[in-house]
Amino acid sequence: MPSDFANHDHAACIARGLARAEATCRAAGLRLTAQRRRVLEILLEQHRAMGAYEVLDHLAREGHGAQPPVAYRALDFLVENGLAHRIERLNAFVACTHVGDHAPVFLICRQCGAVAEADWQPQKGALGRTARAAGFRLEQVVSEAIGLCPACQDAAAANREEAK
Amino acid sequence: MPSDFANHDHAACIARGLARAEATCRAAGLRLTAQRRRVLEILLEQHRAMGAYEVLDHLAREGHGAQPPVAYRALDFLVENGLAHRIERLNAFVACTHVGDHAPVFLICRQCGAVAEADWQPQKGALGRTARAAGFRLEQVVSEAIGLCPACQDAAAANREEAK
DNA sequence: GGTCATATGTTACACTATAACAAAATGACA
DNA sequence: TGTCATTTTGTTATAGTGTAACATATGACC
Repeated sequence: MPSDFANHDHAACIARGLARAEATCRAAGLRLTAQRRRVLEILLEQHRAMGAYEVLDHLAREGHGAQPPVAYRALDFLVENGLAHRIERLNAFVACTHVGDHAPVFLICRQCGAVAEADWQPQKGALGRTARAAGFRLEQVVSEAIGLCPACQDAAAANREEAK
Repeated sequence: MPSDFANHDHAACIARGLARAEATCRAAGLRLTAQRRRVLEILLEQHRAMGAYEVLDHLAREGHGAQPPVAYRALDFLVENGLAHRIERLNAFVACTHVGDHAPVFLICRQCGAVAEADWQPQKGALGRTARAAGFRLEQVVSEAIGLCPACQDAAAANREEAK
């Protein structure tokens, strides 16, 4: 299920994500090891929010180490370097689909669990003004929005129709 | 440490919070039992984000039930009814300092852990536009901002000064 | 090749949260 | 007031999430 709520060329989307990660790491002198790369690839393939233990299952089946730290380390690396995000609300991780520093907003469908990532500029809007008024120095903002994705809205509408 | 980054009459602040909770529950036909009331009071007294087990410790010392569900049930009740919020990023809870339905933004100091709650209208700004463009129906938005509170900015500045 | 830093493998455990069911308290209402 | 249904509380047990700590291996650099 595509988490951006729309069809897309998934193979290309995975390839693009990996290529971007390689470029980022090369530029920053980071080591995108086989394991880290594989974890990112798993997130890209599934294209949804995955728990650490779920990622670990994939790794274990493929003969990598099967203990929790293996998954957490790779995920932490990806998150620290902006290649993935952690979604607190779900205790889960998603591959990042944007570039560079940004304030992610996750649109989480409460029905099907799909997650889309959008970005915005909190500093410029009401939130930035509020923070400045409080004397707070914003460093990082993450927003998590719960609601219904287009597909689940349609499904809900269809159900209501049927019930008549 | 006041979580709104400013001094205030803390006793009055607790009393106000409890009074508001009582009014809310009376109006909605909810039962603010002794335990639920006490948990809210603990959150108000501490005036910071507290873990469920930390709240549980307080309850246990006072002779209430000492098992995790005791704390979680009371906290869930408070969160469901808008009297407290859950801060995902910290696996913690804070008493709500605002009224009625709102989209909370938590300003979390990464140094001292203080948490201030601000509100905003996500529907009206960039985030609302983004969601609408994606066809997503926003139901609930929670933002968590990490940064430095005024006091910790001052402390950091003082340290830099001292290091010279 | 030796040395250092970084990454991986592994054990063990800490922290966070919930399922399930029994017992008690509460509220509605005859 | 007594009975019943509902809600809340008490308790046990366990599931799920995340890390500390240390041993081993790998790669980068001189």
